[in-house]
Amino acid sequence: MLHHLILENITRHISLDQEEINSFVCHLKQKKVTKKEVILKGGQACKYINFVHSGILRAYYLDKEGKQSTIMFALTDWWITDMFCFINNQPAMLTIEAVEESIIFQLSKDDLDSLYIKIPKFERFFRIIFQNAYIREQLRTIQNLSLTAEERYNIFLNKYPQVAKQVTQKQIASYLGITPEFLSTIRGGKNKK
Amino acid sequence: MLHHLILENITRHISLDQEEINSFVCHLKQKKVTKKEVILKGGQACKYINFVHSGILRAYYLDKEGKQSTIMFALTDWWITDMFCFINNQPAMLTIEAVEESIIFQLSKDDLDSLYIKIPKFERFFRIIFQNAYIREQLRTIQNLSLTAEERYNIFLNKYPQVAKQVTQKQIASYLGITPEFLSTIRGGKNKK
DNA sequence: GATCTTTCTTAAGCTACCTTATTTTTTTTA
DNA sequence: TAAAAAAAATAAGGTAGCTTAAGAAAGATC
Repeated sequence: MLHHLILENITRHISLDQEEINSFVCHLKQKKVTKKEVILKGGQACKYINFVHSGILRAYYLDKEGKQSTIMFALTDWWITDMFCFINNQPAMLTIEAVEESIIFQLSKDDLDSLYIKIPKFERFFRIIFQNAYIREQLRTIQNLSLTAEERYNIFLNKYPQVAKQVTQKQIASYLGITPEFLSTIRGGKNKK
Repeated sequence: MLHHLILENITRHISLDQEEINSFVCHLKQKKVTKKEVILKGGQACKYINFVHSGILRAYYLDKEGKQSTIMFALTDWWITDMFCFINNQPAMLTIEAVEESIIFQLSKDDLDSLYIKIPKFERFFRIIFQNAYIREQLRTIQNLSLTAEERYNIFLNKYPQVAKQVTQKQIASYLGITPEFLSTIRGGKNKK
């Protein structure tokens, strides 16, 4: 049973008895994905919210010119989906793929909706999850507006050292909103002075 | 009684009986603020989450060089606070001020926490509020990463026509992450060709 | 209703970051 | 383990957006 991690993630915020655990767990779809496997493709229906049990996933937006903008990385213990499209049953704007071989648990929109009704404590749980996600995203906005690329890169390295080790610089650059060439220049220290 | 708007805002997502309404309303502090009045100053304790009954507020980050970055505008029917500092009882990073004379309702952290316990439906309500806030903020991140200033300006005009009418261009520029001079250039159409 | 302050515009010179291209290094795959 | 593919580094030239500054317009204040 691989459920211990996701249950620990949840019981960090709410407590569940055995029966509630069972009725939650039975909705989970476990999935093993290989490196570079795409679990959601832009344009498709976004049916699931995903919990990363192990490995690392990446969500990105692909524009008309083919440029990728990385919206988030999710490693062990994180939740990830195209939230707008998941909630509103719209075709996905984002693509989500595995950076490394990963194990995830998927929960469908319908199952989540019925979970909210059957076990209202999940409202609290996801209220906290969304609250944190909002705060993180807002902080990122502040940094995007007020800092240089080099400052944002250094903050990224400090905040997500594990991610920095596991993903390519091209992917980090697309998270920071700069080209890989310019990130390389920053790393070389050549843009100082 | 000015509570009809805030109650309507809430009952759009959850239903409340009269007793619940009463026990919610009694926690609200009504406040009238004048144009340019600051309701939260960077560094201070952020005690309240604010509902805008009328008027328009603006939250911004002020960096060491004195540059403002506007995080959000909140007009009638919106909720606004420095969420990170409100939730974590930290000194505020943001400053919130009234753009125009406004009437707001304030709810303290302690009152909100007890409300979650007393009326768990509020977990659902704020789960939805945060969910929407997160989605909005993430969409903004995508746009910040992938679009030019001019494209972001046009989207802003379409998305928030009312805000565009009520705030200065300097404030819009600081929301878009550009200088007022450059926004003026964009508006003049001089940067095309 | 005149003065003071702030906002907006315009313009010239500048810089952070982009584009394109080439080479080197690392990773993937047969 | 060799070949192919992808990532990273380096460099030259280009552009979106910044800085500084000065004048015009609009708002605030007495």
